[in-house]
Amino acid sequence: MTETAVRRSHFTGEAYSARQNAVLESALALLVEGGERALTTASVARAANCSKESLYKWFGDRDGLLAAMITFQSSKVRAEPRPIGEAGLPALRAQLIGIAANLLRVLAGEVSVALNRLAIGQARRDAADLGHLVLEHGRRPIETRLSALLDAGRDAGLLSFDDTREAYRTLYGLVVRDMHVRLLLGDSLDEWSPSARAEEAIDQFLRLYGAEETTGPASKKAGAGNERTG
Amino acid sequence: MTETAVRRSHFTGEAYSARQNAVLESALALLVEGGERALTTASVARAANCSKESLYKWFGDRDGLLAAMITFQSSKVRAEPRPIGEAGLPALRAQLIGIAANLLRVLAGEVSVALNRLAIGQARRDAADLGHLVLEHGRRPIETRLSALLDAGRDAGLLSFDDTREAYRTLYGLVVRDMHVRLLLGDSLDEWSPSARAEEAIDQFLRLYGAEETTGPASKKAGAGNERTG
DNA sequence: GTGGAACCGTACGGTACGGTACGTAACATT
DNA sequence: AATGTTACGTACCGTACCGTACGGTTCCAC
Repeated sequence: MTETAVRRSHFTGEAYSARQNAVLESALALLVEGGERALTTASVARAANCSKESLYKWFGDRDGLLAAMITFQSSKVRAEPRPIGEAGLPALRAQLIGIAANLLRVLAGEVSVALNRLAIGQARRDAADLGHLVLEHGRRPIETRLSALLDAGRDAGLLSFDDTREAYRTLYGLVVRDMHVRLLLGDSLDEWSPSARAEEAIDQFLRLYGAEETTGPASKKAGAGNERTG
Repeated sequence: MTETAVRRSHFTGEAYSARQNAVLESALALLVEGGERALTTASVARAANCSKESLYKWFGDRDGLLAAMITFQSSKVRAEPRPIGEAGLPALRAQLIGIAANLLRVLAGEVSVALNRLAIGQARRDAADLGHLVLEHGRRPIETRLSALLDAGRDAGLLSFDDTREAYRTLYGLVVRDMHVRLLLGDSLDEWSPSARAEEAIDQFLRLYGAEETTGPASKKAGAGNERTG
């Protein structure tokens, strides 16, 4: 019963009606506030001022509602037209920093954390429908965008790597580190600057993957991370 | 009611009896197989051939059982006496690679993944008892061990950094990347070599944080990642 | 105005689970 | 042997939730 609901809302990529969007918004707020346990059909109906019957009519199932919440949220985060930057290492660096900071802000967002917790908590050893949905709608867009940028940098002679996917993953690791899992586990990151973190990470990445001639940003010391940015 | 049980089993760090260990082992197997939903008190009692009354007598609560599972698993993973290595960059590199590979193997383990899923799924916006327990028993030991090694490397003039925690986090990011979250979300990492990944990550780390005189392992290209490791 | 469709609010059935109680068997202690 | 302890197995209770059904209301078409 789970598979059908998830698959249906996955393939029918059409957006939902305004009323349904409002219901999904209420459900997201409820999830952020109280976690999965607070996301009962009754509570969603009460919070959204709709009937349970409508919920089942629109989303088919509780799992269908969860899947709809994921796709709905990802559809909100999308957009952001890629500004095809002018060439040059500074421009590339600035674009990478921008995307990295954006990635950090998205990952640290309350709704994103709540949805990732939901998908992870629901995942089993064999099948993890919501997990795959999160990976596909949440991660893949950023990966394609970053990979395209990396390829462009390589084509321009600014970066040097063989496997784009490997380079992307290293970049991701340098930017995100263990922040995501810590957030998911409930660790609070008090005062923390995504843009500063993105800048440091991108500079480290450029030191690793920058073309030999233009070897990253001067000879900045590696351990120059400011204490207040932690 | 949750807090008391968790806190009790958290502070009384003593190990459990052999029978209780067997019960916890059964519970872990059950969790690995079917996720949190399969971890009902009745199913645990049935799988472990014990009574529900004994469960509640030993662990106080269902949450107490969950907390006990985490501490029990971490107590198993511990051990591994640190071999205080001889000095020199190759020795440091080898030790770092060993710890990194061990970290990867632990994180990718079925039980670890299941417990992290459990703690993350249970985490709420405000309080995440199990999450903190996982962070404290699972992550902190590795962090202290790695940090001590990094400090030793700096004292020996092999590494260069100001903030040990920052260096550790960068190392962690280079080693783990997004592997952990992907695993938690249900992505399957088919054929994947922890030791190879650890070696690449440590070499990248040494290129970033190695002292200037001995700048890491030769001038190995950064993009040398093998395709099949993805 | 009238019929119908969509939807809200609530109530209901069925089920599953957490937690407790009770009877009984095995084992240790004296 | 008598007795107390521990723990197993099962039965039981209360509750919470999913999914459905039903009456009432609003809105639109004609």
